[in-house]
Amino acid sequence: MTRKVSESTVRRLSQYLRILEERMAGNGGTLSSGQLAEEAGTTAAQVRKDLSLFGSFGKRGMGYRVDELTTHLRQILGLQRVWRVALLGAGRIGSALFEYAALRRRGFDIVAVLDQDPGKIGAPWGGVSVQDVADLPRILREERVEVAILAVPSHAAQDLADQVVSAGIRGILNFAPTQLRVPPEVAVQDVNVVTELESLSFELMRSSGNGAG
Amino acid sequence: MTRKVSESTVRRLSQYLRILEERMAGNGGTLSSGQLAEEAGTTAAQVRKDLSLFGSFGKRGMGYRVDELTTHLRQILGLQRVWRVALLGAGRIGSALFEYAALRRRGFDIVAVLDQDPGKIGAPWGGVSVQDVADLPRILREERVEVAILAVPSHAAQDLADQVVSAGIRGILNFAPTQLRVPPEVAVQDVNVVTELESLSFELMRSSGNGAG
DNA sequence: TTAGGTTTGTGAACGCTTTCACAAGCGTAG
DNA sequence: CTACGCTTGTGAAAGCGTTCACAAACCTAA
Repeated sequence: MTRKVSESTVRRLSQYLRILEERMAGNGGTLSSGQLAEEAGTTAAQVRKDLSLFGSFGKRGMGYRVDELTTHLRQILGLQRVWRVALLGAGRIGSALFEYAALRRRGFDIVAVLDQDPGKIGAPWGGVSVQDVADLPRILREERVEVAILAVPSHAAQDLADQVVSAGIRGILNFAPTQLRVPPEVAVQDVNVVTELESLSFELMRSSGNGAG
Repeated sequence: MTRKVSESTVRRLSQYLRILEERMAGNGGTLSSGQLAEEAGTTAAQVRKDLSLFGSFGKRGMGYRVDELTTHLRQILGLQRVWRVALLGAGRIGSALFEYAALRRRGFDIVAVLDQDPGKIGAPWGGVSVQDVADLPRILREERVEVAILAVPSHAAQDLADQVVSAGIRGILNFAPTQLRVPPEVAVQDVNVVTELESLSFELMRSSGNGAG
């Protein structure tokens, strides 16, 4: 095994799954690659190619059964289990993420919240309370954390990344605008709102001629 | 003109700019493509290729002057002006974004905050107060808004997108987990935390063998 | 002024991703 | 059972983005 699957394919699979889950409410039913593509903003061929990397899930002439494909995609993406997540940083972003019900619904369970601010430590957050980041190694171990979300200021991000890597965590979702240095076996996904806005800015300059001056 | 510039190139340019601005504090100085690549997590050839799409900004044997390249990148990305931004949705994500000082510092000025909840309308947010989303067309016009940030629930996102497009906005930063339908001249950037986590999940399954069962 | 060391800018090669195009397969209707 | 319409799965082709490799250019030192 160990096929080569591109990052963009994985992102599309996540979209397909979201679309299928919206359909699930209604009934089983089926969906063709064309319909799925339409909703996901891609092409039918792309949908079929993406899925074909993992198996044959459709029926010719009929399309894909919503319930079946949902199960397969969950399996492929590793979502048939619950991931134990630690949230590092109890600021505004951390708060927004903690309250974001879709995470838990999708199988990402925030089992610990850590911060450095004595004013925040001990504060009750939902079922858990904010703990001291100084106890990070112990907490990650005891809570059997598998994924860390870094929602801390830039200057603290690399140090914390080193710590969570030392603690054996192999997946990091990074909100700090910094290129983290991690060993190759650790997966990092960055979320950078400034970069997104700057991409928009670039596009807008392009289309509306450049109004520099 | 109108060269073909890939999305990934634009994202890297944004990274280069961030790195350069961190260096700016110190002095002018210079940076080679190798050093820039090292910090941005890419290759020297990639850096040079990215920049070469827009001109020749370096000196052979010397590298790039930090101050000069900073100016060029700002110009290229359309950041020598202030973008007037409306924030749609005064929930937790909206709040986190509003408080995120880096946005204004980078030239994205949130000039209006809109929500649908009567309990929030009128609340003072920094210099502005939350306004009724029912007045969206008037507000976008009067505030000369150019970019909209959608930080609202999924089910409201498409309707609001239609409204901002009708109001002439050509750039949308979308936090709702939904594929927005917009005319081709409108640029959309999506931020989807669930997709990022699912990509991590996929990676983790890959490396640590699949523990399905 | 010249030699040497360094780094850019860029065509060409390479590899990956997307699109194309069609045979194979499935269900339905008669 | 047969004919028909539709949709998948997939090699092949096309299109893009990244990497390679090197001539051209620049600074420094002597």
